[in-house]
Amino acid sequence: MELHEAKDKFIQAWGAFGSQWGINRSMAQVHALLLISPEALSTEDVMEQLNISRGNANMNLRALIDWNLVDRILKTGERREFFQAEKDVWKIATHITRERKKRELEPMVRLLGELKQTSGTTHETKAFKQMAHDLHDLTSRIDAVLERSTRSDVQWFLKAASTLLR
Amino acid sequence: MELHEAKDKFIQAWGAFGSQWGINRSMAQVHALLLISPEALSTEDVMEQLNISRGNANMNLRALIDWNLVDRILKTGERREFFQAEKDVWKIATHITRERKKRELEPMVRLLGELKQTSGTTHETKAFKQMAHDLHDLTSRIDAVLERSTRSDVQWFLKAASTLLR
DNA sequence: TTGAACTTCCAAATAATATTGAAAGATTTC
DNA sequence: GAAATCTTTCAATATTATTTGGAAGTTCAA
Repeated sequence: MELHEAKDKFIQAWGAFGSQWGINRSMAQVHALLLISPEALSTEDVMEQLNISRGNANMNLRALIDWNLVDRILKTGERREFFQAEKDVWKIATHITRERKKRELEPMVRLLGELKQTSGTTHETKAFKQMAHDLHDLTSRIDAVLERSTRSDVQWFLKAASTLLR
Repeated sequence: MELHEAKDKFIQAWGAFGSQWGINRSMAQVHALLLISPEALSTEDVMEQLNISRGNANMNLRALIDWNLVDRILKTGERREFFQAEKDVWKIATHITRERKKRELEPMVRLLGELKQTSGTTHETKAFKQMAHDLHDLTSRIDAVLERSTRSDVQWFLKAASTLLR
């Protein structure tokens, strides 16, 4: 496969993949583009290569910086800002995991913790409390596992273990 | 908190949570409703309780059955079908994981496997191939971990280990 | 075979989300 | 300090996803 075609496929696929996971298509595409660019790109570069507007490019670049997936680069003698993606896939996975854990999982755990204390003793209430309890238990465990496995001081271990278990 | 309020909060939250994860709001809400219903519900029940149309209720019930999260129940002497959610949260998590793995992760692994063989030796091509390779490696590993941890014959072990590690 | 009771399908309507582009805001240079 | 260059904002617009509701399909009992 030729580079041009492969690049395009990758960007499209990453965009589609992202939108299945609640990340908007453009944000995922900008990320894909930066992931495979050996050099940092300017806003203009991103606009051109993906055919998107300035506003869109800007908004998504900022969002990626917010997620710690992209760094702003200042080149000496250049007025413009450049953008470069984190290239270490373990770090990428860690950052995405931690961000989503914080934004989505933690609030859910908190809510379930409250809900499992609902008052009442009817058949219906009991079923509800049981489910809230079980889900709270499950989500807390998942939260704990993710917390441990994304702590930077255990990354080296996971990487190693994963290789050994191959 | 009263049951009515708690139920409502749960359904809304599960719906919002779902839509952040690429599952449409109604499907997640129907699932939430069934999760906390001690008895199996009919299509009419779902329509009424969630204020959604027949078509919508039907479509999402079918989708949930497809995902193995809901079972069709036939009551003797009743013409209608009833629907009941799987209540074991470990099974729920397993079914969701396997389904998404199959639908989303596996195709991505396959694509990356192809892309990492792109031809060329330029600076740009090398960066591309490197990233495709690394991502392929990462996603395959994740796939392997999920495959093992959702095999029904190791569920008992995970459940036990998770309790010990609490 | 008919009709009642359901389920499913699908085109049109609606709602939610993402994108554009022009204008305003910053920052740097001369 | 004002022109040039770049970034950010946001209301309008476009796109995409979801939902509706009526029509067609299915199943079953009599």
